Amino acid sequence: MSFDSRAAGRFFPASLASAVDLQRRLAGRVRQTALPASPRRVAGADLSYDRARGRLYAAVVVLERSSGEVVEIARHEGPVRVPYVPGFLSFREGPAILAALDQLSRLPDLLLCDGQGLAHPRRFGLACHVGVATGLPTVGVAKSRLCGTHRDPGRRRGCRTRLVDRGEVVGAVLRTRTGVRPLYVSVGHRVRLEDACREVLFWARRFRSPEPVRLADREVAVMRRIVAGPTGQTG
DNA sequence: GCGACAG
DNA sequence: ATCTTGTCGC
Repeated sequence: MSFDSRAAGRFFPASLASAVDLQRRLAGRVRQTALPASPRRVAGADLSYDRARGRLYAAVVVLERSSGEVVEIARHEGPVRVPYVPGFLSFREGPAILAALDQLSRLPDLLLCDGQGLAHPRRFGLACHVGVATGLPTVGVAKSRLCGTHRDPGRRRGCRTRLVDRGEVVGAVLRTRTGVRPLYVSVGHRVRLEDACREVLFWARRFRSPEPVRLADREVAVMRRIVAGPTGQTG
């Protein structure tokens, strides 16, 4: 596929221009179709970096809708191959997420990604890239804004406003908890913005982030801690 | 030229 | 993301 770690590794910093071309080309493959009313297995993906070791840790945690229980966890550890450049996050994180997904015994019905989807300068954020590369329905859930402007949503849980960039509605600014900073939700692939907000609200009750993403975040933190050792020493 | 800028 | 102590607010 047009998304393998070796290719990504050779991408930077040589040709941001070709990365832009790739994003523009693949953006045409994003589909905004209706998601089933109640996707059963929903996963969250997240990463953590160890600057000192130059390593990256990725985890995908799959939850079952009816019980809310974790049904499977997939992990991946590898070297950091690409620097973080705003607008090109997927080249850095995407390959690791795909590697983790490969470890799953069964793919989820929906994947929540920690980052933007269509709420991206070229409408091809991390969630879109992972969605198009895998064919899975994906949603972008970011904790801060990459592009676009918006009004502040009401302070109550469930309140939302439109995120608009160059005249297009590219996402929603959604309050998942009363009085807490809102999340930036956008379409990744094979979902509509409506579905995306519905799912994020469903999975984010006690905390700001939806449970699958929150657990993936916790998982990569554990992975780092284990590698670092109980004392946190390098040797 | 001056900011803005997912993780 | 990660580095980091104390500190402000409910």
